[in-house]
Amino acid sequence: MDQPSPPTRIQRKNRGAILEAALQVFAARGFGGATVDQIAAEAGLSKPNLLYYFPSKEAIYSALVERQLDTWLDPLRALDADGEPVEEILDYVRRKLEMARDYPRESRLFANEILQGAPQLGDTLAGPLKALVDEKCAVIRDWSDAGRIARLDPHHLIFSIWATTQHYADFEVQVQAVLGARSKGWFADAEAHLDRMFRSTLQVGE
Amino acid sequence: MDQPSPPTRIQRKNRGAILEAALQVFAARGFGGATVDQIAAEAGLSKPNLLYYFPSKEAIYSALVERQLDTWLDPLRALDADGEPVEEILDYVRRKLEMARDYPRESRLFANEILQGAPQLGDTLAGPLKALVDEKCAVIRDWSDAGRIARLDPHHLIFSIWATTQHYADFEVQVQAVLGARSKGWFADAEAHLDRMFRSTLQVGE
DNA sequence: GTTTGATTTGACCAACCGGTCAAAGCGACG
DNA sequence: CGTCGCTTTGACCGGTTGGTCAAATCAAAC
Repeated sequence: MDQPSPPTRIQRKNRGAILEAALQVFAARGFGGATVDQIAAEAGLSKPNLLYYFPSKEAIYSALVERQLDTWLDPLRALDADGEPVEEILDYVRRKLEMARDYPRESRLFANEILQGAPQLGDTLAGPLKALVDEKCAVIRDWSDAGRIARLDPHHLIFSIWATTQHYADFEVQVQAVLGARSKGWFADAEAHLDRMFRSTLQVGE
Repeated sequence: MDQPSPPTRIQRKNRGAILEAALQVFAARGFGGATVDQIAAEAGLSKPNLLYYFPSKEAIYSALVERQLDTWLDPLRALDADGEPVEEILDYVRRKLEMARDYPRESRLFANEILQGAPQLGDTLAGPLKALVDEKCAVIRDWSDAGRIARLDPHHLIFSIWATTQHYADFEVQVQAVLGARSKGWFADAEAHLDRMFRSTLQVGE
């Protein structure tokens, strides 16, 4: 019917630049603390020009958050019920930690959104997110029941994985402040620590 | 010399009400997203009246953050080098989890501050906070060297404890969304899970 | 090179922001 | 009662905010 006409080259470029700039600003200042002018400046556009591509500040934020949700969930989707239980979960930990290292702004954007009560993707949390988590929790429970990993609460295990990995992105300044000079190499140490911790947690007891 | 005269009863009451209201608003919206009017309304005061007790929005925020820093660090201070290693650390986990349950707004206030790069207490992180953490890490390392707990990286162990416990306060809406109906009793399950996880992590191997 | 639609901009707006101030209200104490 | 200092407030200020709009510019197709 009303195909809204395909985006031109310039449209794609500018929309991309705006989302990139908005990610930078929103992640650093939060929604309330960010201004349209800052985003426009970061994107190299004038404010009215930016508002030619997105109808409002909230629309930019919304598009950004929605777009990143899949990326955020991909590592969990990759958890394979047919794989080797311990390695599957440890791989998940590693992928999440890599995301914290490689995409800290995306992680902080999410952290900000959730911290403020998830005004944008509140429904998405209780819907698709919960569905995916429950599905993977069932897999973990099966592994647990089969005696292939220790008996534990799958939901809280996933919470622990989310928390420990994202911590390095969301609270990066604290991590750097505490580790001091040798903060450059935190990733390898964190990876080793989390691998040990979750491995011993998953190990079937006695 | 210039004793600034003791605060009256009304001063104490209103300053307290303002800090309480500011905690509510700052924790929910962040510094940038909060407005003085919101805080004043929450405290039951007019805006000029509020600014009669605090010189600026930043001063309120500053007072609030500084005041809560000690509370935040108390559980770590209580870690006793002369106690039984595993139980000392698990007690620490439990105290932090209780704080997440009983003082979620304080936790979110901190999370917001750190997320945005710790503009207020950046120096405090690299100073007193790092000093305390390093001190306790030395204790943990000694326990480790003595073979009383497993060999692990003390700093990253503490990061994991912070992350997993505060997660329940900072990302409460996500936890509730994922757990769904039975989210009321998350505390007991979380406590059991974290106890199991950190216990097996600390256990001396083979 | 002209036309046509997509793009960009300067000027502008109402609402809101943090903060000020003079004046009014209030309560304790003589 | 009166008064004196603490408390409260309405009116107001300059600056910034998100957003609009008409006009100017640009680019591509003819």
